Amino acid sequence: MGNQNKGDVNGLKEGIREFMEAAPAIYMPGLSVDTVIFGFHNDKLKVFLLRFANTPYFVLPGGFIKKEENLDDAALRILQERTGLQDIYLEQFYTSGNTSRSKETVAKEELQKIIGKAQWSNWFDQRFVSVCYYALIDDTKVKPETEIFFTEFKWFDVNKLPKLLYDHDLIIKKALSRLQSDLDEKLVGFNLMSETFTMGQLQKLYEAVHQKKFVRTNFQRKLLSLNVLERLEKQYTGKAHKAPFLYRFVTGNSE
Amino acid sequence: MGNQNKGDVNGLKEGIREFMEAAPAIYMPGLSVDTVIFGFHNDKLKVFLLRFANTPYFVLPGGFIKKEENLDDAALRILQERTGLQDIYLEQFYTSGNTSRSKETVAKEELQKIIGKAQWSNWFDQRFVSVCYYALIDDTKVKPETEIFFTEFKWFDVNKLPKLLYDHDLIIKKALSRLQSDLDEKLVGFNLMSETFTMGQLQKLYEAVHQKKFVRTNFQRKLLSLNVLERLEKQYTGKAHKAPFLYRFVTGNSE
DNA sequence: TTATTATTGTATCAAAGTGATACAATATAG
DNA sequence: CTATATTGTATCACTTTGATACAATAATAA
Repeated sequence: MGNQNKGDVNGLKEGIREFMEAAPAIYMPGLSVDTVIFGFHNDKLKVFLLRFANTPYFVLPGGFIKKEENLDDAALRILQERTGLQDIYLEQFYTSGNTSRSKETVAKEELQKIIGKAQWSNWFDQRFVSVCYYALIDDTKVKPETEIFFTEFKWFDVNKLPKLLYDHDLIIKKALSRLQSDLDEKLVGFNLMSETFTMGQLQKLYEAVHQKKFVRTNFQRKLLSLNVLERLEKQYTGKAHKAPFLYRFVTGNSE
Repeated sequence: MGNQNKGDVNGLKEGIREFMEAAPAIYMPGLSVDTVIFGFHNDKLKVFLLRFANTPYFVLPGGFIKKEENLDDAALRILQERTGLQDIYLEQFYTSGNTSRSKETVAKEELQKIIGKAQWSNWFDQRFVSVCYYALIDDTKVKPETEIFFTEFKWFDVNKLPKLLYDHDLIIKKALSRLQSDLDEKLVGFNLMSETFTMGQLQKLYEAVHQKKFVRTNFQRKLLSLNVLERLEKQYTGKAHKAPFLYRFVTGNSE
């Protein structure tokens, strides 16, 4: 909340100027990637967001697409830069290209404040079309990294989001909606959990994604009937009740 | 199939040169829109394609995005230019951005043949990312238009497609897959039919989209149970059997 | 006028899927 | 050894779905 000290601002300013000079040669003009990174902790579905400079606004992690880089590769690269993870489940779900979104003033004014209006280049001023991906990560393994424009990162409950810049709130809504379908149709939920889990934990995940409760016994029956869960040993937690089985998701369905 | 006469080639050449000179000022660099236009005739699901110059290859109707134009508006504009229709059901479903697709040689060589290698500009040589939409049209109302690069248009059965350039075959596959989901979840099929229709015609549409047969009586039960069909008068076709009812799709669901 | 034919609309039955509830099994605490 | 909390399975009613039967009917042919 407090102001940054002079040194930080100058460092940021220098970094941005450097980036802007190099960008047109390296990146596709007017094209970016935004990623909605989902995680699951404390029985809640979370989204990973970055605070934009000194504002109270947050944005999705994103980046630019290199001139000879596949879209999927760009998304993966940006994610790896942020999370340090290698294998990430990624799904392209939407491309956002309304001109109004580029007219967002808060971000521009803040950037201009940092680097000075005179230095303002065409790069950030141009209209951007953003290809959006969602990512599912087992966030017990993630080590987030900050980047030049955004110095704070934070996980937010998917239905307690902060103020967001551009149309990033809409993008998150669309991402969630797509995740809900994919959870049932492609069983992608396992990417949000650790290798083994109990039926109770799995149910909490489904409830967090679908934003509604399921009847425990019916949920168990349904998921077991899919024949994608391998039952492992029991998990003894020390609690005074029956110990639940652990499960693992099996891919190569042995039919 | 035959060669074009000298006059045509020169006209094309002039048109292309004109376009290439104007394009960088008007359009987003490296960004295009491709549209998969679905129609339904003779009980078959059809896709609208354009023959590329003098080659045996076809491509999806597409175009470029203006510098201050919304993505959806660009898609709609391109569709209206091609079909002459005003109200078109449009759905964005994928953005194609592998670098390999831009390395397609057939199209480039053919273009160079027409306009001359020396005249080759950066515009067509740059890498393109394409935002893909599918469109559903009642093709009894469509009056297709040719355009500068593509002089022949044709409807193709969705599973008897010709050779396609770039990754347009993949894009059509993805479009079909998305249409299949949307047909059930969003009931978009009515955009492919005329205002009124019989249950039999509707079933043919569903069979064409899902590429499988349905049991007539169960199909009827299912669609009537959705409460989105208004039963109108009977349709007397002059055939020696019971006349089927006509139906209309009702939007404002009176609950 | 009446039987015939092709097709449409509805009913029915069995099988599968789903929501709600009951109950037995069991790991630890006292 | 009993109490407690939670887990795993079974069961019942209800809905949905697949398959089949059958009555209704518009035109044709006898």
